[in-house]
Amino acid sequence: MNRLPRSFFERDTVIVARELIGSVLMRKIGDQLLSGIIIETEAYGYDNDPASHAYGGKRKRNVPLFGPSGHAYVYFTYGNHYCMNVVAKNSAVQAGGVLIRAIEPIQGIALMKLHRNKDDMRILANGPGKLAQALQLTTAHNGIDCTDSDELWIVKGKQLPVHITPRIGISKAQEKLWRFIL
DNA sequence: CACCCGATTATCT
DNA sequence: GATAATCGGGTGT
Repeated sequence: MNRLPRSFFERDTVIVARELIGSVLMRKIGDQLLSGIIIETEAYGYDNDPASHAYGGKRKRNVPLFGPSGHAYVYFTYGNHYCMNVVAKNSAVQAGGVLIRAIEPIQGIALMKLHRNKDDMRILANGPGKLAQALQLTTAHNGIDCTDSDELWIVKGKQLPVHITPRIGISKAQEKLWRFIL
């Protein structure tokens, strides 16, 4: 039902990051459906982007970033947290992805509260680590094809007005305006 | 809300 | 050994 196709992700990483705002991230755990509107993203490039995990070439951790667009790249960081990206790049570049930084929960809110062990709606999924915890995403989901998965995918939403800012939480390439937020 | 800091581990561009 | 695409608890305003 209006799932975003691979062609959506096979475009410039920055464009995809911007257009993902307003789309709906879907997650199915057993028979439970969780979803939320994507309200914050960041684009990560390749050898043009020192802040990207793909910078410097293919390694064990970043393999999905070099694979087909539309697949998930889920990594572990800071010793505690998982973060989810969708691989997105045009055919001219070898790697790139979009970090999904925040969603506004729509479905499965009770289950998200359980996963997060928090009751406050406002802090359920308003950050990349929180979002991954709310949706129970781990490296087990690394590499999933979101254009063809029944546990993790993205559906088309409304095109909404978007704020553009520098990326956060990074120390390199801070000049790039590759963060998009509702 | 702002700032500070500890947690905890994979990776080191 | 240092750093990291982060979070949450503490303290102060």
